[in-house]
Amino acid sequence: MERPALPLGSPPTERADAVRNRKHLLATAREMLAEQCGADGLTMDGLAERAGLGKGTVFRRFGTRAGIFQALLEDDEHAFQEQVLAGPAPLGPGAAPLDRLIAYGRARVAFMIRHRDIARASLDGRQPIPAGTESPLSRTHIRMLLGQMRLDGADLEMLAIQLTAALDGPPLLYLSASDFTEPTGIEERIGQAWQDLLRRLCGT
Amino acid sequence: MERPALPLGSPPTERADAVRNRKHLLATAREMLAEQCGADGLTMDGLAERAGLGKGTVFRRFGTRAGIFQALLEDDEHAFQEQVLAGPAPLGPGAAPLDRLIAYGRARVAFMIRHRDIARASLDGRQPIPAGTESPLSRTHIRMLLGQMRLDGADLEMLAIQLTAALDGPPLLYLSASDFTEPTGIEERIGQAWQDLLRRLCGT
DNA sequence: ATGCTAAACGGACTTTACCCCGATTAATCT
DNA sequence: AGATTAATCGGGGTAAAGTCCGTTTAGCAT
Repeated sequence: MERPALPLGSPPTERADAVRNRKHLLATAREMLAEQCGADGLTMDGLAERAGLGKGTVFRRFGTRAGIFQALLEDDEHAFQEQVLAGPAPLGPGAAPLDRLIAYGRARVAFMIRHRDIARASLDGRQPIPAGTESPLSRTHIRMLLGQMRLDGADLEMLAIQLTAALDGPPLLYLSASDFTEPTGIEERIGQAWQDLLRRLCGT
Repeated sequence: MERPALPLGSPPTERADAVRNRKHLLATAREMLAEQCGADGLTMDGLAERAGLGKGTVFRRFGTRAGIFQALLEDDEHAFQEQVLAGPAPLGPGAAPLDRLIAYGRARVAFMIRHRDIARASLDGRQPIPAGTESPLSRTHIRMLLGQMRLDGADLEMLAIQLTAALDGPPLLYLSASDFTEPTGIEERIGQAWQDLLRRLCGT
């Protein structure tokens, strides 16, 4: 009756086998994705069997099919976030807030494009809570940088959400697969538009 | 071998019974949603049975479960769009582009909040093409208004996509259900943030 | 009207996500 | 170390999504 409710380890302590199994399942899932080239074809039964575990275990760990992809994405996001928090400027600390924000957007777009399949597969219209983790990291970071900029009298919380959506939305929802296969340099184009958007936001 | 490929009627002509059945299915779906208060609990079998049609027909018409919600949303969007195209200013024509854009955003946010359940249920991580119709109307309208504003040297196409995402994203992906049940006036808050965002974009 | 053809219909069939609960095992306390 | 407890594991079971193909029917041409 005295749970810290702090995000150190989800429950007070997570059992060792549980941790081991989760990692093993994620690794197996990556293998299957790499081999079968696509998120379809990754079934819960197939994953369980290949990992040598029971189906119940898979569902206990991830709750839902989309949950697996959310976990995969969260995992990669973690590595990405380290670059942002401790990497070289302008992405990492040391540059002016606006420059960091521009650099962050470009990096995030690249990340989203690279993980487009997983990110899309992590969407699940049945979960009432939107993806739970749908970029709280991104949103928090943007929020922090906005706080360091001189934006008088703006609702920074909401602005951060809107900018997060402006970053993730295009690759995730509004651009079709063909936009990325064509040799259009779509990544650079989104990045440039992001930069323009921010420049205007800050008054040139 | 000479299909216009124009969006007049999806295929050259759609058979009358097909049209009738689609409308009937959509109406039945709305009934079920209203009665059961929620998108869950709307099953393909249930819908087919209640509509007095075969399951194959349902899938032929909508392709997938999410397809039904996409169709419902598109339907409502159509009615909404008429208000935008022919309604009173500032939402309808007659006002300055910026004012119209601000008004449009507020209306769109209200629309998304009102249709939040359906919109979320229309998300499907398995369809490679993102929702096919995920707000081409919205995006097109925003694009048009941007074209009427003096925004020198911006990628208006991409900016329109980003702004569309900034509108739809928050209610759809980034705000949890509790944010809307709490008496926080979230709609007004998003609308205000949208207005601020645009004001800054245009240099006050 | 009548025949032709392509499209729509229907419902049985297969696959897959997700649930449940008895068996098992890791962590803790004495 | 050994017992206790609470969480995890396992895999069979259910229901719903999505597929297939033989049958029916609308639209068109003669």
